[in-house]
Amino acid sequence: MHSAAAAAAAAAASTAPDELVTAASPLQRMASITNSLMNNAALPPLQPHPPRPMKAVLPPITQQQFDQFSNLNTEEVVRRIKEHLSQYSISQRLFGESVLGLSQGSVSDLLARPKPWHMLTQKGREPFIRMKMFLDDENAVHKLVASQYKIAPEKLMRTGCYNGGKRPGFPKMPLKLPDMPKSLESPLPPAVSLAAGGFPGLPPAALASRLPGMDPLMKFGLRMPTAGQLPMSVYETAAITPELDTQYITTKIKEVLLANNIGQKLFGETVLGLSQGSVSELLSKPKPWHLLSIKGREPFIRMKMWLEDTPRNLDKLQRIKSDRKESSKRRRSQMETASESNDSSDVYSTMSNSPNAKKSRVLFSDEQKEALKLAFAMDPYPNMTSVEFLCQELNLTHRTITNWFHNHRMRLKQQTGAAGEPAPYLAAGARDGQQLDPLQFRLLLNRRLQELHREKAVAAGGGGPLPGPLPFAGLTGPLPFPFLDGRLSGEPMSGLDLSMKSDNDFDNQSDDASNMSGGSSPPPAGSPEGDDDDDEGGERRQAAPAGRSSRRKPAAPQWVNPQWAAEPRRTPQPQQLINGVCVMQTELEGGEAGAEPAQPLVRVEPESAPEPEPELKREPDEAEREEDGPEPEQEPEPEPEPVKGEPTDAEPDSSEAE
DNA sequence: TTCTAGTCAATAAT
DNA sequence: ATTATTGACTAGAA
Repeated sequence: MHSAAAAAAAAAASTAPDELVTAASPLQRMASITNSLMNNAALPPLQPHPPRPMKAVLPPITQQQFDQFSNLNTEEVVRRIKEHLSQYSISQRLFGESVLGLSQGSVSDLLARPKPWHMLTQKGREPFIRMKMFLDDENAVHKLVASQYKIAPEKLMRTGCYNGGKRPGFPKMPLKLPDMPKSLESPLPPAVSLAAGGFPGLPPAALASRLPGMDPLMKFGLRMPTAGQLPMSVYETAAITPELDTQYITTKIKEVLLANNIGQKLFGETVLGLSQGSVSELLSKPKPWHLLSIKGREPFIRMKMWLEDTPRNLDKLQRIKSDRKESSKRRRSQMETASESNDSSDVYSTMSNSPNAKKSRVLFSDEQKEALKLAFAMDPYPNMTSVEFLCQELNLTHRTITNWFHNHRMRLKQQTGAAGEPAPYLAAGARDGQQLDPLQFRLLLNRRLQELHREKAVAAGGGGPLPGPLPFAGLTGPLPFPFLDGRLSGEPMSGLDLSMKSDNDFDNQSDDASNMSGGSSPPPAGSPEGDDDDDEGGERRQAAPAGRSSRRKPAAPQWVNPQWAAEPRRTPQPQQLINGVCVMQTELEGGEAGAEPAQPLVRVEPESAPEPEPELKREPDEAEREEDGPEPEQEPEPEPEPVKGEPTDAEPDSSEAE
């Protein structure tokens, strides 16, 4: 493993003297980080006393230092600090506590709204001076990064080994992908170090030499060594990876997995350190690179790296797969005979008597889902009052309601490719962010449920039987909606006969029975479809007041470069030049047309020393991929899913009814 | 505290 | 047996 790492270190040493820290390119910083990490690792293992006591003990800013910085451009300092933090995935908390002696909240505020120097008191200037010193000290970042791992080993564990939340050890062979620099952590890092090393011509030979098997160190099954140093790799790589075509990567991965009969579970656990479900989502709905946070990019980087040496990696997987199969088989047969052998797993079972009951997941009824979607449409960010109301109406806990809203917002955004604002899920005109009006809510919900039932009826009677005598057990009875009493607006819906729909449109509005937006529009920035429906004009009348106040705070996106959100898309160049390293990204799009496109290759440039900031450089945002395929809807409006005449309901109902 | 992102892990659906 | 969904949790940030 020295090969790569050593090379990197050497390279760093030779070409990255020290001097202009500020001007150091990411590559150089990378190299030096590697370097420092290596050194650290070589030294005595983590001591209980990290060289950094910090915490509240940071008051030493000497008068001299104050004098030294008689005038700082706070904005500039903050900008650079933010760059550093995001680049190396350093949390505000860590930075605040170890560098500034401030809490996360303070750091957030400081970074978000730095006051101009002249408006700061002596005390107020301290943090900025510390930041400035931090920026001026090249090693500071490195130390921080290194300490981050030492301080939070579980972080490494997390990516390092897949160990479900609970029981650590488990019979199901725990595979862990140590995330230390396995010699061939391949493509990315090496390329970088080479470039930095100033071996422009360093040919493929070097690269090739690494590939040849060997990565003896990274064997699965070893438990996190206490000295799990060299935490770099994926994180650092993530920090400097300019851009990856997530769509392409996932497509390729799916192809390979399918062709080789590898399941998501196996792949996820051994290669990505993720569960099957997560892998599924990742592969079927990859988010575009620019919308991913550093953390979120990790799996893609791992996949990319995995693809670099597909054959060998596949081999490894196959091996693991067969191993598993064998062991499970063995275990089974063994169990049959010797009932109680238990060797390892027993410890847990005995020591935990109650934890047995695995909590079952809450399942919402269709009605509840409808209600939630409606409420969401009326107000994606319900306040406490609204949530309380929903709790009552749906007989769900506050926690559950808020969770649902959180999840729904995120998932909706993800699927609409939403670039920015979470607001306009609804046709703007109508009911909007206002407080959720109970009456209106009930009215609309009632209407919605009726439609649903009608649809269901149709579906059920699809064959020949008429929907007439449908067992619409739904409303009134079993439904958890005690309200629905027709009143308000004189809706005659008490009887809920399926036919009433025809005349009940006193307000007009076409009931969208099934409208879905056929063409999705490019999501960027704007509100996606606007098909929404009904009630537009009608509802309005009721709560038409002019006061449109409370607009919730959507909270800023947390991806690496939020500025991109509003960025105009740039032309995608087939090849990018990053710090001298030319990365051919190959096309994208197209997807998997039989012969896969050329493999992305990396070649080293003669080093042109460009700027360190790729800045806005994004590909064409292939977001246009025709979605709609599998399941287009999800909007509160279009209701496609309920199509299966499922006799569910099974309303527990119990005792609500107030 | 609440929001965003990323996941987990129980269930559903294939 | 796999893959897709989705309620709940957990970090980090604001």
